[in-house]
Amino acid sequence: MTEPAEPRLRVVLVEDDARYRASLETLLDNSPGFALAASFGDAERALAWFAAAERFAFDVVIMDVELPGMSGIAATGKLRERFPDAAVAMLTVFEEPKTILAAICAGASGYMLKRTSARELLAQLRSIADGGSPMSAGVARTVLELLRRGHATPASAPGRLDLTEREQQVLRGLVRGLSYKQVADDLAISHDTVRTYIRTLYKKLQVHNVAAAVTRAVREGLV
Amino acid sequence: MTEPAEPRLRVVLVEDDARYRASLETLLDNSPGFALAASFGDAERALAWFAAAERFAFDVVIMDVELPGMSGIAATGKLRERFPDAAVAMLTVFEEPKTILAAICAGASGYMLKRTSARELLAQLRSIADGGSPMSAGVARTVLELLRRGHATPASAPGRLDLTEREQQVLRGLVRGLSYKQVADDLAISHDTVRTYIRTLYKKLQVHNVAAAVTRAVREGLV
DNA sequence: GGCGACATCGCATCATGATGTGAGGACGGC
DNA sequence: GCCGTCCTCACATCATGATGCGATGTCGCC
Repeated sequence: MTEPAEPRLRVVLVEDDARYRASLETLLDNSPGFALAASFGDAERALAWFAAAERFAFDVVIMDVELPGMSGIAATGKLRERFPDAAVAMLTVFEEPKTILAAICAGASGYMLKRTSARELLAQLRSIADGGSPMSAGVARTVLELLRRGHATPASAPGRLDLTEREQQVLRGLVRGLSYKQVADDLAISHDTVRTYIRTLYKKLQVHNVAAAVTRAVREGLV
Repeated sequence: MTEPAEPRLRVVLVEDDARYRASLETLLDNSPGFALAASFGDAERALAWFAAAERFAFDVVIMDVELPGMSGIAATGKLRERFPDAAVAMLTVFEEPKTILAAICAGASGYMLKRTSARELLAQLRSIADGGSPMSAGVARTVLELLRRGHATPASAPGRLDLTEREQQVLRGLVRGLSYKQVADDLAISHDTVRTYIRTLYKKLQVHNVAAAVTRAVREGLV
């Protein structure tokens, strides 16, 4: 009944080391669930491609930090001017706080190390595409350290509301800006079922439209 | 009873939900490589134990955020006054930015969600004890967002998009969950004018519906 | 004295969302 | 076996949103 619409993750690769790039290309080509959308050895050509591309042409970008000419960090900034919600995974051998911070501020969603195993790397790509932000343990620690230094604010706790697994998935879809239909396709369920979830969602969140639901979801980290 | 070498990770548990605590105790007791050092239902008794404890008596602390009386966050702060290098894993159902930030500032090394699987949880405990900082995908995302906002972007700035005064007002209305009509009334302008603003807003934000617009607005603090 | 950016309004059209009502199957607890 | 919750789907209807095309008036500006 349902057409075999492959939910393959289309990856754009920007990496100057030819050998490393080739190995990543091979990995992506041979990993079920992944597809190489494009591959570049420098930021300039990659940006040219992005300038002409549609948002639907790729799901996630692997960006090397150390590139000849324009750096991967600068390129990420440029890329996100055009596609503000693009998922970018920085790939590097360095773990320096300054570099990490710059990458994050430029809009990187994940910060992966080149020594990461292939299996782990694919998992992290998935995670990034799903809105997560995978980081290696060391990077995570650095990030927390930076955050601690920069901020200093106390907090409070609210009341809880438990959303069903499905409800959460639907909410996540809305937060991503999907329409009912897209959410339905995404979860492989009926259009009407999505409506049903949204109804109960609205009751639980005490709202009457997507906007308010999304606001609560994002502000309170419900998803 | 007393073995010569002890490679087991000794865990102190602070969790008020008796059932959940019991299940964690069971998990730790039955997982090779882990050992329950102590277990408490509230922060006060836990702190009393820590006050009398030696640093080598435990390796990592699992701290629930929502505790009766003193919160897990406050307790973490106290604990780290005595043991500044103690590894604390916050455990919670919430992913609110404020809570996360407070926990991190209090000295938490990891931020785990209660819905995490047992297997994953043990891996994260190991990671924390090893100096890592495991975070769930959603938490990681929030952390990066906080970091971006706090550290006034150095090198490459994330493409500044300047919204008009009116556009911002309209966006704020949407974030509040108002309908076009309500926004119009609120700003004392015509329904059609609101539409016009939203059109340009969508172009600037590169989205095609309220949900996505609101997500960007809230996440990036545009309003 | 036209040019560009902003704020304002109107109309039209098609797509999507909001809500009501109803209902069947799966599963776990009592 | 019955009850409650969750997941699933359908049909109906009205309200609202998404987008395209245009238009007027005010500023500040070179």
